[in-house]
Amino acid sequence: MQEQDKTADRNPHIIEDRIIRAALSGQIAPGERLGEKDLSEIFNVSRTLVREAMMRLQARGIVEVSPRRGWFVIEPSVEEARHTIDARRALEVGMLVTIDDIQPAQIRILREHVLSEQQALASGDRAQRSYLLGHFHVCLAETLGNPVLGSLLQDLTTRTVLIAALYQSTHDAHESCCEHGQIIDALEQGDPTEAARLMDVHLRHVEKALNYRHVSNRLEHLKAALQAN
Amino acid sequence: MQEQDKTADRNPHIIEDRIIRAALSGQIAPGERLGEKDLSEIFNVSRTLVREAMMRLQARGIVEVSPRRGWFVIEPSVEEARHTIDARRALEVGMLVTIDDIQPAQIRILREHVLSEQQALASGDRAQRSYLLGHFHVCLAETLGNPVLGSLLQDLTTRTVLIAALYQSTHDAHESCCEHGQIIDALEQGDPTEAARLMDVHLRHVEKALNYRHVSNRLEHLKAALQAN
DNA sequence: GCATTGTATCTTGTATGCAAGATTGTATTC
DNA sequence: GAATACAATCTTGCATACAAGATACAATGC
Repeated sequence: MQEQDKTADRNPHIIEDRIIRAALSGQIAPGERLGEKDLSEIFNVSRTLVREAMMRLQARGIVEVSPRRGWFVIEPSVEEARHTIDARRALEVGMLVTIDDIQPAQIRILREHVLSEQQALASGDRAQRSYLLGHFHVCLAETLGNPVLGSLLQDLTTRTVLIAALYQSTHDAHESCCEHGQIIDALEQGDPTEAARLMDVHLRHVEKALNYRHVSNRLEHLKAALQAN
Repeated sequence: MQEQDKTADRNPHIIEDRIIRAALSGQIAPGERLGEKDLSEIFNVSRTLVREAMMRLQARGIVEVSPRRGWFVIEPSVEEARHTIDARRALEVGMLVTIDDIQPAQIRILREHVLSEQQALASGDRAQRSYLLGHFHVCLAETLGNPVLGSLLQDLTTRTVLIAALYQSTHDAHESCCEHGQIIDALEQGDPTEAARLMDVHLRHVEKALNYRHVSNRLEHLKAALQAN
């Protein structure tokens, strides 16, 4: 982790960026504790900078604080998970239906992104796979020319990845990747309405997995297990 | 400002909340400087807490920092303004088209909100008027049952109020209030598609009322003036 | 008068110290 | 042995001290 020191210097947002990327990559689990002291040692800075990064991540809905106990990566309840996915649906569907035109250059960028997704799928790099499948939505917003939407979607996508009940199998990942391709197809054919419909379906597939609630929250899991017996 | 001490105690988010509310009320102008020392005296806390609040507001896109110069309320460029309003349109239109049903109790809450807006209009309380007209959109999202959307809209709406102040919006408050009522009418009649269309129109009115030529940013204004000559 | 240099001051950037709640483990008491 | 009390430890909460860049202004030199 010493290689960080060079790049970390002089970038006050490096801590958040790393945490977001790790979460998107599935390398940080929901409910995971992020101790100020641990992070300050990892990034070789004082607790002050760690704390400031945590404040920003808190405002972005990625971490929560339990007073005098510690910082924890969010562990959305099923209800919160639905709200997050619903918000994404509203945002992404709204984004697609309000497109007026799209350039071939934009299509190319999106195609390349899906190509990377396919490569990650083929190579078996699960972290890269998880990251790219989530990042597609950010890429879409930014390619369509709206960084505000991109930034909102980065946070919502990260929160979606952190929904514990949504374990993504390799099969699901393939399906997601295909659906990304179909959305681009619709955009290329100048049919944003169809693209929006496909996005709606895509997100419903994600949400559907919530119905088979398996509770990975340790406390909830224990409670459920004990109530069952 | 001493009355704050009682309510401020034990609420770590009071600083941000007050700043957001002041911005929504039009009492804080875009570009306004928010000095850490000033705020720490106003809220009677150390700079640490002020800074932490600033970090959260920064992540929410309400303030920016100029290194070793100070914190400033955002002054969105024309392009950023467009992106913000476009993001709102996507979010709010998407939110309305994905409604499946709405209860009379929800309609009642929204009607009461518009009633408050009308009272503020009649009373001539400009701060309250500005606040309520912006807060309607947050209220709508929350009434529809999605606090995630509500929170996103609070930030986007705050930014929109700042944009309107920056570009000397000529938007008529009465008209806004009427349009809010019409959106509720459509919802009450079980026609979310029409509600979404009205929301689209509403936000287009907001954007249309902006005078993108009027740049109240001092530097930009100067630059534009000198280039023109 | 004008430019420049230096200096005082103001601002944020960062680290550190201490307070205080939360947790864990141990000893004590019955 | 079980429950309770207590102490050691770990964590964040908050304030403060100092560093260092930015700014404004006065002094200086020409």
